[in-house]
Amino acid sequence: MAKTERRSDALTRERIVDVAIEVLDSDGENGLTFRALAARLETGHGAIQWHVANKGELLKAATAVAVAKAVGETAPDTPPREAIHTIALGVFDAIEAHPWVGGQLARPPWQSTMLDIFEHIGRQVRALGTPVATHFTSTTALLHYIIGAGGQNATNSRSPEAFGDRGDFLDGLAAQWAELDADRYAFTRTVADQLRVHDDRAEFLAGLDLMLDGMTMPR
Amino acid sequence: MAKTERRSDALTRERIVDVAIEVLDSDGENGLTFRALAARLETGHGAIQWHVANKGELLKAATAVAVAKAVGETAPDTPPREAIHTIALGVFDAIEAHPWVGGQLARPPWQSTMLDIFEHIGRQVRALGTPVATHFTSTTALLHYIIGAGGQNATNSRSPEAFGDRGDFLDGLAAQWAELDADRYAFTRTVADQLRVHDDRAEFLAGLDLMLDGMTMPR
DNA sequence: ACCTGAACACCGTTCAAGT
DNA sequence: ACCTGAACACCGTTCAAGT
Repeated sequence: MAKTERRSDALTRERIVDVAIEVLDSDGENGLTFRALAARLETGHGAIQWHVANKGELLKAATAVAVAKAVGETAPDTPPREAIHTIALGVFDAIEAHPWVGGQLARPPWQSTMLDIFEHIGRQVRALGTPVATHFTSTTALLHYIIGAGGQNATNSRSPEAFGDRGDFLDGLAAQWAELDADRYAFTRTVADQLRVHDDRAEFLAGLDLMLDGMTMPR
Repeated sequence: MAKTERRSDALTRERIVDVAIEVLDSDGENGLTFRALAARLETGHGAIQWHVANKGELLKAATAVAVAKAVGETAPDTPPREAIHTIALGVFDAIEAHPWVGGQLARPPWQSTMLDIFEHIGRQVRALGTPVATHFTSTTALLHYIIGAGGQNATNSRSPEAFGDRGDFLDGLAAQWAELDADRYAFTRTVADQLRVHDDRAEFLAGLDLMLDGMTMPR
């Protein structure tokens, strides 16, 4: 299990991935270069590529580490809807903390990370007691929503426009919406106020509950 | 309105964007380079950048053109759920035809393209007769699902693994699922058969209907 | 106004050479 | 086994120079 290390700061695949996550968080996907990584790790870029073959592999490994915590076990007696909330918020928060994760999870080939999330959500879907024939559809739909909403939320909150005070940003955006063309944006204008006061995590859960309601409503 | 053109193949912003869409469709986002574009348009790459300042602007313009058709008007007497299906499938198909669109729509700043989709969906949400206070949440959730599911579906179907016969691909993947560890993937194994026979567009609409059911169920 | 192409400061990836 | 750094074939972007 333990490998012999000459120096405490020996170059390992694990250390490379950890630093890659730091770089991705601070500088984004384009900021992650083998040369930038080499500078932080005080080595040559070729050394890194001995441990990690290419950039795709590096992104995949970083995603797995960043999301791993989100899909931990939930207590066996947790009601299924509540358990789904926990898993979904775990993924949502992981993407919010590491916005580059959103784009990676969607990208094939499906890593084991994605399969783990699918499995955990699916177990709770089954626990809801819905017909077996609907399980695949329901689990897939939930996963699409969770990854999609999480990714879009994270990119929105990191946009240059959103930088600074959140209240100011939403006030400004809501004001823009309220002044849109009355005919062309007849609907959008009416929800400007709801945009102004909304909470991202609460909206995310409310959308999730719409799906859960649809799955469990009496037929 | 009409600008004087010396040659029929004069370099215009519109022509650049059209060719950019062709390149994006065939070679993906990384295949789109100013030099590749210049070769196709038989000009220098600098000429292109006189019309389009940078790559981001080019991607934004290409996305707007590729999605524009999807958000056309629906007949005024169409039942709202049916109208939402039409809009959603339009976006879904546009992303399937142009997979790079998925990543672009999610990226801020929200282009007018995204606002148009929001407006059209919102009008139908209002037509469903649900409480006004829920309109923003419902429309946002639908949009997150549509963009998210569309993007993930498109990247999945374009993955190297999925290249070739779709039946063979799903058979192979379902076989892998069925052979997963019985404890760790207890749920996933049971839906392998549902994965094998699923239809992407039907699944997409089924997921959408879960949300619509949740929005309209009696409380 | 529109186009050209050299120049610059980067990339990812490969690989002969070292230890 | 692990690391180094030169070399290669690219990028996006800038910009002086042309028409």
